[in-house]
Amino acid sequence: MSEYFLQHPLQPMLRKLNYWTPLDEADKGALLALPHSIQHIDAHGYIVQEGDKPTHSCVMLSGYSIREKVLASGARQIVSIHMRGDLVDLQNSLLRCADHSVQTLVRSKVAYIPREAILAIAREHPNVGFAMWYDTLVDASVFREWIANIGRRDARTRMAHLFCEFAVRLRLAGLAGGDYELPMTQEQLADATGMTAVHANRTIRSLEENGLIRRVSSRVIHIENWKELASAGEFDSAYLHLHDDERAIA
Amino acid sequence: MSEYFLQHPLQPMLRKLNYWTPLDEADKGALLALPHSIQHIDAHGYIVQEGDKPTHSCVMLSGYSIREKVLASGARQIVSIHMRGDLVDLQNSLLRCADHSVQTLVRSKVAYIPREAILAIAREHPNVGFAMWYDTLVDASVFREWIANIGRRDARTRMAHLFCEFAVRLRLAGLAGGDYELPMTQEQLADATGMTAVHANRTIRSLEENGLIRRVSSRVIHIENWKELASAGEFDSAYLHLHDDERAIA
DNA sequence: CGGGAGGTTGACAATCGTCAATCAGAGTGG
DNA sequence: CCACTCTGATTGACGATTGTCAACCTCCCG
Repeated sequence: MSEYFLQHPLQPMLRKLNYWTPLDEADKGALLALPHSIQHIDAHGYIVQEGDKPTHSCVMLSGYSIREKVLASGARQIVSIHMRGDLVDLQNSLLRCADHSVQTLVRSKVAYIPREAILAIAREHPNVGFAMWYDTLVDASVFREWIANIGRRDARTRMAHLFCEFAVRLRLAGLAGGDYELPMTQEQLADATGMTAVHANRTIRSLEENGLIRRVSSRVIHIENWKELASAGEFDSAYLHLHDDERAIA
Repeated sequence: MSEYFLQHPLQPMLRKLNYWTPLDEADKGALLALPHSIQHIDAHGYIVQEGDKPTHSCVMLSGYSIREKVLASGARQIVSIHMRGDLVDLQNSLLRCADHSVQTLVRSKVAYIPREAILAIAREHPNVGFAMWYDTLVDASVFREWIANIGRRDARTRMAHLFCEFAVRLRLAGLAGGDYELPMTQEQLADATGMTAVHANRTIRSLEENGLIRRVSSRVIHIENWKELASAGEFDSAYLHLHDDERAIA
């Protein structure tokens, strides 16, 4: 049974929801029995576009994606980054009209689940419903931290903070040890931190020259000195609402 | 019966939840029967403080409050503004550990509802549970807009956008026509838009000198030219997820 | 080998922050 | 009624961070 669970495509989502709030066997069975269609999406493909009226929610099974808003001026702001197990589109599908786009960073595998199936499982399995609600509450907490990050920290601190958040979340998803893949261009990092690509470049180099990080290759970052990086980024993982044992690592 | 509803202190919350998703009579009855204690809090009082482990959720009955984060550097960032009917603290109470503070702007009346009662009504009345979930989804949407606002718009646009959001939300809550009270100091407006108080002052004057707004008194704003203000603020109310008929007004 | 995307760099400009002084208005006590 | 005080608003001079523009470089890939 547990082997079956491990291999089930929706297992990463189950793992995450069960992390937020304990689910019983019936809850887990219902989750894995959710109707879904698995699809591969190329790099830079849209999972949802602003203005869409999506009929399905989407779970990341592999790869990475970002949520972004494009302003009237044409400027782009990335509002969050997502990885395996993330429910990347409860937001848009439940609110009916997408207020932002979700785009893959690399070729990714995703599962689409009908909106009605989400609503039904939330109704019939209150634990699952609460876990999903909890997930959106944590999402909101991360958004708040980003508001503070962008609004009140300078470029260097912002960038260090982003690197820290990504490292902790990757580790939590079981995706990284010391080095980690961060498949974003400097322009995308700039869009996530509210600065220009040129300034992002200077900021990242500054972190590297000070020995906080090392760029192993164009898209792989190694954290040389976690303590200093966390300090430079004023990073406190409280806003991720992890359990106490994982907080110790961060 | 309807008179009773109108006078019930939790009526503003019911109104808002019923706006998000239709509730039946049993749902409404259960909502108004929620155990709660009503309290008056002085201006600048804390409803919750970062780090608290609140046992109650809080609904605004009158007055205004803000959610804020204080960074390691001591800088403050306001992440949202709240008014009558807003569920200002589902976030903190359900996540157990407060990742931000909630502070009143003026003397306010609030209702505290035990966390367990919230969980119970969500479980027993799925419609109510979904409406509250929906409310946090909309909260998250507003956070996303703020990230984009602060990250990618200049000071003048940011401030105009904030004034627009506030005007629309006040009207929706039935609290304002043309003029409206905005009981925030320029320092607080600066903390909400990620700038300094001095720059906020210059930005607001610029909006006033261009005839977009007029300051009737120190805390009352009159929108002289909604169309120009909305345009200056790149304001599109889609992210508030209002019904189509209210969107027309905005 | 050519083309293209993304990274790097420098010079310069604009926005925004800092500091410090002054002003206006509300509340308070004599 | 009048100082007195405090908070918040206003203003100017100056400096720092960040943006803009434009060039060039360096991979990677077909």
